[in-house]
Amino acid sequence: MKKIIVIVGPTGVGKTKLSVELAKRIDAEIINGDSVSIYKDLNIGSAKPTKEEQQNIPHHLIDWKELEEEYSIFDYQKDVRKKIEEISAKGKNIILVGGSGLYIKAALYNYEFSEGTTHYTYDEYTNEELLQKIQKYSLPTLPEVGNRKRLVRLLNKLENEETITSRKDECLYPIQIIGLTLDRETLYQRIDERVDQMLKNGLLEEVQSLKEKYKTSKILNTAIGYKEFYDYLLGKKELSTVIEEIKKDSRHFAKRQYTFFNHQMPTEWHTVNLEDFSKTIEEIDNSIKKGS
RNA sequence: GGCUUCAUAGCUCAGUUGGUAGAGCAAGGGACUGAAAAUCCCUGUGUCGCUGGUUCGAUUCCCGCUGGAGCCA
Repeated sequence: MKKIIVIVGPTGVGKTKLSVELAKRIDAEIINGDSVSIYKDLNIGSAKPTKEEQQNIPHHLIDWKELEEEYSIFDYQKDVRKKIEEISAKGKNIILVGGSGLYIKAALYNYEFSEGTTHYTYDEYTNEELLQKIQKYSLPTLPEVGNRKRLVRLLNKLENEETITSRKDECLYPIQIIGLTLDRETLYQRIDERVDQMLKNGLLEEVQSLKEKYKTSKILNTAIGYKEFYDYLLGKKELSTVIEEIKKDSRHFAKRQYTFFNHQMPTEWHTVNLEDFSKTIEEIDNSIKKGS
């Protein structure tokens, strides 16, 4: 099987552009590794590549699900693996690109999820009590006491005897992980500019129409670039505040992305050449050829 | 011009009855197996505006100065 090229990096660094240019060079199809671009209708705020930007390179798992549909990493893992098979069968290369670290890791590594899952919320227990229950299973690592969401999920798994995969990461495919990066200051500046541009491109209008259409969409209340508008639409917040919050949330997100890609995967970092992006592409292309 | 008041971390501000200080936000670091653009954890030395005085000791009290805010002329 051909090596899968994985492109990761913080939000706003230029992964989309790189993936398309690279795809043209190595005759590849692109699989989206971004948890938000999976959804239809989230276009501007998700920074989803437009048809034009896609430049006729086949893009998979983008505009893939309706906003109200329940979709999780479990589904994503299955979908990606199927796409990998399909594209491989055609003899084409695969570029998996995105900023959702866990999605990408679960797709490529030995993460196991069981069909059908329980959502018991354990409302009658405190976090401390949940942790105590979990401790009885003597796992190698435990979530923080304050992290109720993960305590609940873990206990659900344990009590339903779902597979708890050994914590040893094992990659299931031949891969090369390319991380695209910029110095922090420049990245933050670019994030700010991109958010301003999103507003000019009609982000507010996009959010308004989606809110009317999908009153209770989970993703609209969690995705950066969308969730921040909640109070604004209720008339409780200024637009300028919303914009600052989107920028701030994006910065925080970028920081977490670095932590994930630095520690959870063998990422090979390449700094974007701002004067001449073609040099960056050249450098990465060479690295891919050398590595194979 | 007179009076009052404020000046402390990158920002907004607490506080020290005189023994050189701490929250929130920002920022940085970290965790990560079904909401992951989620969720959570860790990290606080800063001429306490400047100058002089009182004091064993001043960011704290006092004089003056500078800058901001308010009131009166």
